[in-house]
This record gives sequence, C-alpha cells and structure tokens, in this order.
Amino acid sequence: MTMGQINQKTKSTRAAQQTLARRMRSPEAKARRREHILAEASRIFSQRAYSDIRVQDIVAATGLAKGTFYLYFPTKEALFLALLLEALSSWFVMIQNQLKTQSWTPAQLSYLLAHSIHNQDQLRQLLGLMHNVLEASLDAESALCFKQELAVLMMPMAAALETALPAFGPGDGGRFLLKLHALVVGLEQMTRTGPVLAEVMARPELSFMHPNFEGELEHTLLCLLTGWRTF
Amino acid sequence: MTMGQINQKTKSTRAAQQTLARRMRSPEAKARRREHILAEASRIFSQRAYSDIRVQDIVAATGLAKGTFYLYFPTKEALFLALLLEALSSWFVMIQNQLKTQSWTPAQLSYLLAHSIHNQDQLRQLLGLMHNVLEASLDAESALCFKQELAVLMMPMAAALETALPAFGPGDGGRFLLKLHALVVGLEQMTRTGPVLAEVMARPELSFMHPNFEGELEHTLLCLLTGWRTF
Amino acid sequence: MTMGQINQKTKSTRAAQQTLARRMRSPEAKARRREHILAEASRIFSQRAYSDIRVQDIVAATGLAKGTFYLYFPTKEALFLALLLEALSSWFVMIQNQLKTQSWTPAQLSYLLAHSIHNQDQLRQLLGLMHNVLEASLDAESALCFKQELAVLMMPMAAALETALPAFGPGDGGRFLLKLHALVVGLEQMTRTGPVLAEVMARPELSFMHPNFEGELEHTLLCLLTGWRTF
Amino acid sequence: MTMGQINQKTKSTRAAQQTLARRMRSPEAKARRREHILAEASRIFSQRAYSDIRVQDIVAATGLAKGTFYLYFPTKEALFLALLLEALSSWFVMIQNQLKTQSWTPAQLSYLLAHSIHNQDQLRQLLGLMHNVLEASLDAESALCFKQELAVLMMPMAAALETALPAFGPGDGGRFLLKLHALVVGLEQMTRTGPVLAEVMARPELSFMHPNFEGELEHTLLCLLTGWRTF
DNA sequence: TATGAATGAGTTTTCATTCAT
DNA sequence: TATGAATGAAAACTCATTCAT
Repeated sequence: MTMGQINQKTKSTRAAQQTLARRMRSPEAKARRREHILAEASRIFSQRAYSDIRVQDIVAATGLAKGTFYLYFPTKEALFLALLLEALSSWFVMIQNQLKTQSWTPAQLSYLLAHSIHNQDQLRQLLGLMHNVLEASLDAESALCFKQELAVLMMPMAAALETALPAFGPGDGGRFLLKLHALVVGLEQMTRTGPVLAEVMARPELSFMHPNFEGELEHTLLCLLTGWRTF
Repeated sequence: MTMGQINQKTKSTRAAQQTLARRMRSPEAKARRREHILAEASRIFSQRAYSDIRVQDIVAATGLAKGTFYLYFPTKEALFLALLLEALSSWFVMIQNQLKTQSWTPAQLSYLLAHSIHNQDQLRQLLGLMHNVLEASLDAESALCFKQELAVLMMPMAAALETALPAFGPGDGGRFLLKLHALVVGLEQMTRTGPVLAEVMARPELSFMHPNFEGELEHTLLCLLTGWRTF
Repeated sequence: MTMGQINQKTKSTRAAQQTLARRMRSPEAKARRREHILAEASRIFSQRAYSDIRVQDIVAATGLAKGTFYLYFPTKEALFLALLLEALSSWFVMIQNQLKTQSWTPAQLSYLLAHSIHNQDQLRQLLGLMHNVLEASLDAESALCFKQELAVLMMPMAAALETALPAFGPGDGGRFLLKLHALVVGLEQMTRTGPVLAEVMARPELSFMHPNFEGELEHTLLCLLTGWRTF
Repeated sequence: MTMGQINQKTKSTRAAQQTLARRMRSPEAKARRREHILAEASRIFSQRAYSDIRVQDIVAATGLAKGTFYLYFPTKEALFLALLLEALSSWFVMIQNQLKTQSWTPAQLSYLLAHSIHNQDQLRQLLGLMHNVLEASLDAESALCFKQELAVLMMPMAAALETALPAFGPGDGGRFLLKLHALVVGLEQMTRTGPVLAEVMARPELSFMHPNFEGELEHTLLCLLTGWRTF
C-alpha cells in the first residue's frame, strides 16, 4: 500500500474499500502498519503539542478507522510511550556509537550528551511528558512492558558509559543514566513553556530563572562527572 | 416568621453558616479567609492526589460557596501554586536558618537539602506538578505574579547558599538552585508513582530504574558540588 | 452469563437499548436517526419553551447518549435551526401549492399567509428565536450551510409569489418575503409573552399595545400589498 | 459631585470615602445618580454588545458599589429597559416636532421615520433586544411599570401621526406604530449580525437575504402607508 | 481484521443578585 | 443609603475507548 492509496477511500464503494484496506494477515504487515501509525503520530507531534493531538487526528492522517488504531495500541498513551522508546533507542544507539570511538573526558561527554539530546526535540518533549502524562493512566501490563523495554535499552547504554568514561566503575553507568534522566525531565519542563509563560519569562528580571536547556544540562553534567564518586 | 424571612437560606441552617460565611470586610479578615482556604486545600492534598481534588471538595471543606472560592483565587491551579509558594517559602526559610549556623561542606549541604526536601512531601509533589500541570493553563497576569513571587523567594536563598558554601562565587547560588530544582522535579516524577506502576517497579529486574528520592538526590548533589565549577 | 457479558451496559437493560442504540451504518439509517432526533426535539419544543429545553432532555427522549447527539448536530442551536428549516420548508410547500391553484388578490393572499403561519406555532416560535438566539453562537460553517439552505427554500417561494400576484414583477417575490419575515419575527416577539407579561398586557389600558398576531399580520400585509410598488 | 471626584475612592481612608460617597438624601440627588448610571450604561453600550456587558462593568464606570446599583434598578434588564424608554422618548419627541411642522405625504413620512431611526443606533439595538432578552425575565411590577411608561410615550406619538398624515383616522396612529415596531424589531434582528454571520451574508448568492435596514424600512413603510386602510 | 457509530463520564467558572455590615 | 463579600445555580461539549457489524 503506497502513500497515494491511503485517504482514497472517503465514501467510495464497499468493494473498492475491501481491496484497499486489505486485511493485514502477516506479522510483517502488522508491524508495517504499526510503524506507519507511529510515523504519522511523530509527524503530527512535531507540529503540535501533545495536548492538542487527538486520536482522531492520528487515524485521519493514517487513513485508518478509529477502531483499527486500538488494534495496534491499547491506549493513546501507549502510542506515545512507544514513540518515546523509539526515539530513546535511536538516540542511545547514536550515543553508543559515539562512545565507542574514543575515551571520553567529562567535558567531552557532557557536551556530547547535552548537545545531542538538545537536538532531539521529540525525545526531550516525550521525556518531559513521560511521568506526569504518559505513565499516569497505564495498566499493569502496559507498564511492565514499557519498563522492560526501557530496561533493555538502558543496559547497553549504561555499559557503554562505563567503558567510555575511565572514572566510571561497575554500576556507575546506570546510576549516571538515572541522574541524566532526572535532569533532562526537569530541565525540559522548566524550559518548554507555552507562549504565555514564554513571554513572562522573557522579562529581564525573571530570565535568570529560565535557563537554556543545552547550556544548563552541559554544565550540570560537567560538574556531576567532575565530582563523580561511587555511593 | 415574616415573609421576608421565608426565603432566607433554603437548604441549610442559617445559624451554622453565620459563623463560617461571615462577610470579611477588613483586609486582614480577607487574608485570614484566604489562609483558611489554603489550609483546607493543603489538608485535602495531604490525603489525596492532585488529580483527585475538585474545587468542590475544597469549598465543601471550607464551608464556603463555589463563587466565594473564585473571589480569592482566580483558578484552581492558582490555589495550588500559592500552596507551592507557601511550602517553598517555609522550606527556604528553614534552610536559610540552617545555612547561617555554620560553614558547610558539600557533603553536609547535600544531606541537608536532600533530607529536608524529602520530608516536605507536599512541596515535592507540588514541584513535580508545577510545570506540566499547574503552570499549563495560566494566564499572563497570574503567571507573572507567580514567577515574581518565586524570584523574590529565590534571591535570598541563593545568597545564603553563596555565603554558606565556600566554593560558591557570585551567581553560583542561583545557578545551583536551578539545578536543584530540575533534579527535584525530575526525581519526584520518577519516584512518585501510582500503585500500578509502583508494583511493576518493585520487580527486582526493574528496581534499578526506580531510585530512592532522598539517596539519589543526595548523591547527585554531592557529585555536583564536589565537581562544582563556574561556567 | 459469560464474563464478557458482565460489564455490558451497567445502568440499563441491554435489550431495551439494543433497539434504540443500534449502530446506524447506512446513510439512510443515519438520516433516519437524525430525523428521529429532530422529531423528539420537536415534540419537546411543542410542550416547553426553548429556554427550558436542555440537550440532556432531548437525548433522554431519544434514548441516545449525549455524545451521539453531537454526532448528528454540531450544537444545540444547529438542531433548532434544522427544525426551523423543516418547518419553513413544509410551510413553503403548502403555500406554494395553494398559490398555484389560482390568481390571488392582495386580500386573499394576506389572509392565506397570516392565517396559515399563525397556525404553524412552532415555525412562528422558531422564527422569533432565529436571529437573537439561534444564530447568535453559530460558527461560519454552520451559518453558511443554514443560510444556503434557506436561500434554496426561498427562491421557489419567491417565484411562486411573483406568479400568483399579478402586481408582482421580477424580484418582488423575494422583496416581499423579506418584509414578511421581518413582520413575522417582530409580531411573534411582541405577541408571545411569558405568563407574567401576558397578565400585565391583559389590562385594558395596555391591551392596545398587544396586538393579535394573525389579525395584525393580515392587516399589515394587506396594506403592504395594496400599496405595493417596486423600489 | 463632579466627574473628577468619582473613581477617586479606590482604597482610600474610610473617612474620605464618607465625604465623597455622600448619602443621597434628596429625591433630586437620587434622580441625578440614576441618570448617571443610565449615562454610563449608555456609554458602555455604545462600545460593546449587550451580551458583553456585565453589571460589574457599569458599576465600575459609575464609581458605585454593586449593591448601590440595585438601589436604583431592580435588575440589569430594567436598566436597559429604562435606557430604551429614554431613547424612545427622545426619538418620539424629535419625530413629533418634525410632524408638527407640516402635513406629510407617505413618502416623506417613510423617509423621515426610516432615516431617523436608522441613525438611532442604540434605540434600534434595544428594540431588537426588547422582547427576547430584556422582557424575558421581568417581574410583574417592573413589567407593568415599563409598559405603562411605554403607553404614555406612545399616545402623543400616535396622535401626532394622526394629525400629520391626512389619510389617518382615529386609532390609525397607534395601529401604525405597532406595525412600525414589529418591522423595526424584525429588520434590526435580520440586519444586525455578529462578525461571523456578516461575513457569510456578504457572499453574493446570499446577499439578497440580507437587506439594508434603512432602505428596506423606508420601502415597507411607503407601501404600507400607500395602501393604508382602516381595519 | 477493519470499521466507525455509540458511549457517557466529567467540572470549572461566570455573574446576577442578596444581604450583613 | 452605601457597600462589596458571599451566594450557587446552571449546562454544553469533548474525546478516549468500546463493540456491533
């Protein structure tokens, strides 16, 4: 099914629909459709805030019916959590590839992490929403599934950090990752403001409270790594 | 009973209301009522999650009418932001008093901050909600007011930190406070989970991703302060 | 009873709902449901004033859920505007049929119009509400749609008038219709009073200000047609 | 009390207020304050739609307290009905003065009436609101009072019309006034549209349904008077 | 599998009016 | 008389999710 075929089926004949909206029998086809939904959701999310996105918007973009969406994702939140996992995974992969290339000083690593995550806008946003919004109404099964995938992602990343940074001993990679996560979540929320707050924070007497995400993260990580010590 | 008395206060005893709903004419009396609302809101918030609290619950607890609430707070969020300001203020005062008593090592300060904020459950919760929830639907005026009060609170605290910690130079107090804020916000959200997620994270293979707020904050602050360097 | 059946339809008998709330898949079925809602709204409107009718009342009468209502009508006002269109259409049809039967004198036409619209109570009421109430909170799309349907209704009616009345030249049918509309709207509002005002206006010294709808409209139309001249 | 003194009393000392907000003992003083409220309401009404005006806005402009307003007008509607009476009275006076100057042809009278009421924007608006909005929630007493004042206004106007127009016999002045009222009410509502509807009606295919107030009224009156005949 | 019609819970805020002071 | 704090009713609409077809 090509992009061009999607959306063709507004009020056409039943027969035509049957052909186009072909049953997805094979696992590969299912996975492809899942990816398609994720891709469209990502595209929409890059244009609009999470709170302004409706399931309806996503299915409309996908060319699917409402019910079909729920065949692929148990809830709206689950979709965005999956998006988070994807974004996090690809960022982890990128970082791990970087880490492998050399031994890293705290300053180098701080810059690498702060700079690269700063540029992953969607990842940052999703991390900012993760706890308060996305995980808020999750059932046990989805939660377990999500957290397990997260764990799977984190482990090699933690290991890579331990290898790359001479100062890190066993376990330090994970510990650092947790701190990094807290910092990113906190800074993202302090930093991403709606237009109203943005204008208010632009006032000179308040701007000291409105840090720059990248700079602040880099500085914090640098101090953190410089002063690093195991528990 | 005259005609005039008949329609007085249909659905509740007038006498009982007399005490509670007395007109508050003087500014002091108005301030007292505002405090009363805040106090009741705080009491309810200590028993229930923010998302489970309705304005109705608060007015019921205060014995006031719905409309009266909005005489004192423009929105529900504004009330909780005021609560945050109060909690933050009293915590800042406490910390500043502590800081004055001696010169502090990074380890001592990290413990002091992590331990004391860990025990300020309401403050922690409110900080966790601050950006994503409370500030989300704020008009320009309320936002400005809130941020200005926040700035007023932060300045002496920043100064006190600069005095207490030998390693801090001018400006470092504020910079540190921002980082502390981000960490608290992030850790609070990672840490405070609903029952569903709590159970899931209790699994041994996932527990490494679920830090202990106090310990994690203390360790992070210790590394941060140990490695502290100005921009 | 299997597990699956347990949670089906908590607060009402499933069986009863089955009939009413059946999924309407075909366009005809959808149209039928729309008509059903309109019919129930009309029934309620014949018993109660517009301002005493809630969307809730209508959905209760139709046996549907709140949300279903909004699947068929974008707003409460849109529903009543649709009702107006229906009532107007059927009145226009009736009048046009009458007009065709003969050539009409001003007196005959005045009587026909005044008498027949006087008996279309719902149409009269709706016309009285149309501008101040129903059109007040209309979005551009609904407004356009409504006005276009109105135009479609008016055109043949205007043509029929021009044919029936020898004195009418081209364009006079539409011009007359506009005047008739203004008169009906104004007289309806002067005439339809709540019980309070009705009692007051019943006083002999005030009754001269409280015309009889039918007589007043007939007289006005008669003068109007007798003195008719093109711009 | 001059204009300059009003509004001075924001949060000043009690003593100062006492002086300024002097008790209005004499009937003249009361009447003057009533006029002041009316004047301010009129000023606001010339800038904003009725539905966007709050009692609060009026008392703020007047420099009075909320409660004081209700010492002078039983309801918000009563205020606007009083405004209507004032506007109507002064329009009637003007017209009566004109009528006295000569004998009038239907064409002259139609033009005079249509043109002059077209220019009385507030009067037109209030007539448009009169039945559906202002009289909607009126108690018997206010209603009686309003209608009696209206009758007092209408009688000389009706008489003046009978004198000015040769074709009018006894009673025709009142009958004509009623028709004029209905037409003005209807045309005003057809004509005054919010921005949304205005844009829609601007479409060429719909504009035939959106008459020009003045022209339409003049034409209708001309036909009406030309064809005038007593019941 | 896919569809899309049906569901229905969920809640803040406004503002005319009253009445204790 | 004047004040302004207190009152409290009032109601439309959204949208994630389900499930009959």
